[in-house]
Amino acid sequence: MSDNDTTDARSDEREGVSRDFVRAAIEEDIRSGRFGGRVHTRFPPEPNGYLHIGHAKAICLNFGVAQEYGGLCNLRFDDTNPVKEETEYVDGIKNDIRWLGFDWADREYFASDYFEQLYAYAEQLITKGKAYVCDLSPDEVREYRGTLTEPGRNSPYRDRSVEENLDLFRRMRAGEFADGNRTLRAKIDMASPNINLRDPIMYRILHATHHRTGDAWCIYPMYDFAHGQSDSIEGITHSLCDIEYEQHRPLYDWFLDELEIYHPRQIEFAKLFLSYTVLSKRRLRILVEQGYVSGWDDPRMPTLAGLRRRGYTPEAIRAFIDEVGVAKSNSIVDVALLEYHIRQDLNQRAERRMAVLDPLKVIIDNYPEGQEEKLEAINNPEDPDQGVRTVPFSRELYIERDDFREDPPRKFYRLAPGREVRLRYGYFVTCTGVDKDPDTGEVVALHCTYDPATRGGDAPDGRKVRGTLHWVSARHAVTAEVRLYDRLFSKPDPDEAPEDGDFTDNLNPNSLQVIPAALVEPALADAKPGDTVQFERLGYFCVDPDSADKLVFNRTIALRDTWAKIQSHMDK
RNA sequence: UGGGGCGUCGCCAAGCGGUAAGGCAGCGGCCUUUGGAGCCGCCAUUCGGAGGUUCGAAUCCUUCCGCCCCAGCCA
Repeated sequence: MSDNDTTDARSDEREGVSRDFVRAAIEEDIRSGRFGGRVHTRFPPEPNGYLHIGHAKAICLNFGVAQEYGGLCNLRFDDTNPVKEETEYVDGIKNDIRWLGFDWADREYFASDYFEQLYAYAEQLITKGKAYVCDLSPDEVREYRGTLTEPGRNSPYRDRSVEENLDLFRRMRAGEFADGNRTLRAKIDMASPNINLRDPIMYRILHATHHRTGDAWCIYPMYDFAHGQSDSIEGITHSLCDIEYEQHRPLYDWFLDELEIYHPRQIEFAKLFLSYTVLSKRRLRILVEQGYVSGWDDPRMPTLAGLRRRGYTPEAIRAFIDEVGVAKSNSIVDVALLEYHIRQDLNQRAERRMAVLDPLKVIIDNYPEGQEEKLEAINNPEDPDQGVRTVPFSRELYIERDDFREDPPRKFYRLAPGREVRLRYGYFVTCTGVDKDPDTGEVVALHCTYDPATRGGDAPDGRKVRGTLHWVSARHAVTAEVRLYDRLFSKPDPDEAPEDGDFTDNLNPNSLQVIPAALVEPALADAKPGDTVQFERLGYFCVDPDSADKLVFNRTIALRDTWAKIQSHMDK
């Protein structure tokens, strides 16, 4: 990746000051030579679902830190639970990480690659008298564990001999026992105030087919017994994880110490939450499976696949993550910050086009019938290198219905009877008449006159107009479907649900609005899926993969709308 | 009323004993052929509360309050 600009800029700004406590800790370790000055991280997703914006934080942190300190970052799939994991997800995850802009080269690993080694570690602990096979049922294990306020009791199987434990564990592996009948447990302390240390389960029996190891195993290591050792095997220096694992760290350290193997450092940071959305896999799955959205890549989803389809760029997401920072406090970041960054990015790169979502016909009465001309329009005022294009103009046009008011309110400076406005890159036009449906009274068309001297949009006499409208030539316009998206939930915290309801009660009923026949300028006729443009005065839109016989645009994000703000102030 | 973590502006977040960075949001103004963008200005006498130590505290001590996490053979 090439854009470490922001990072560099910051460290230049305040020399010697780390960006966050994680980097500060790593820098300290580099200084002290703790890991021989190495930095080696890993991003360890479980392949049981799609990555979302919350994962982007962990990805950017792990890969980012490695880049910044000249280290490496592994991609490791934490696939120790065969009943939840699928190959479909590992492909999706790899695709998303690459899209975000990170590269793990050939450093792609699976915890399942270590099953044999992990098994050997387990026997080692048994031999050392630090692990035992327990025959308690799941219910009994829970009962013996005690509660948050009461200590647990020792399992009656805790003092089996090493020989018996070894024999039983080997038979567990051999498949002699049914699921749930026995477990291998670490012998630590059933009275520990830290429940994770009350003889945690290391292995459980699971007669299930693993997406990679197939039926080779019927016992599988638990997260706590697999993660630290996997880090150790890979030579990881800094194992960065969620704050919830802070209370697992004593266990992480215990296994590594008892095994007397290379010992990485676990550092915990707070994960990211975003307002107006949910990020737990459980809830996202409900949205998908119960049809609230069209799939994991529905443009309203906070998944990387959804954001990508929505038109978010990796650069915007990285800039957002970068700005959110890394700390230890629970935080719900305002989506407005994400929205700010995508606007910021797209404003620089997206070419401008004109499109009318809710067309109102305009007839230029003094413009010769049958005449047409090509007007020059700038592709991107922010970037002259993007050049110009040509937009056809003719006697009949369409403008946005919103841009006309028969009885304009204060501060409305768009079109109204008798008023003159500019058609962007076109002419000044003045509204001279309104055609209405005799029955409904609805405005069906506007009559205007144009000033030929204002071609291109400037008046030689220097007169000014307040409003500039986007438009499209009726005869030349291309029809397209446009999908307008809004926040998926109507509450900043969707989990704040009514008494007897859940987060789905907070779904925003207007999160998707489909406009079947919007009109776009002809330059858009051969736009391809993934192309992003700004529809002038409306927002940023990208071409959806659904585009086949007709164009389909997704609105990534609307432009900031000062007029809407003015209106809401006037309503008060 | 077991343990762990966290509390600095509406939302994030710097700060690490020397007298509250920055971004987003918001509010004014300038500019403008996008009511976009850009530019300028404003926006915490105060750091969850209360005591204490100190010449000096968001930073140290005491105490209280609030929020989050842990009782999966999930990760």
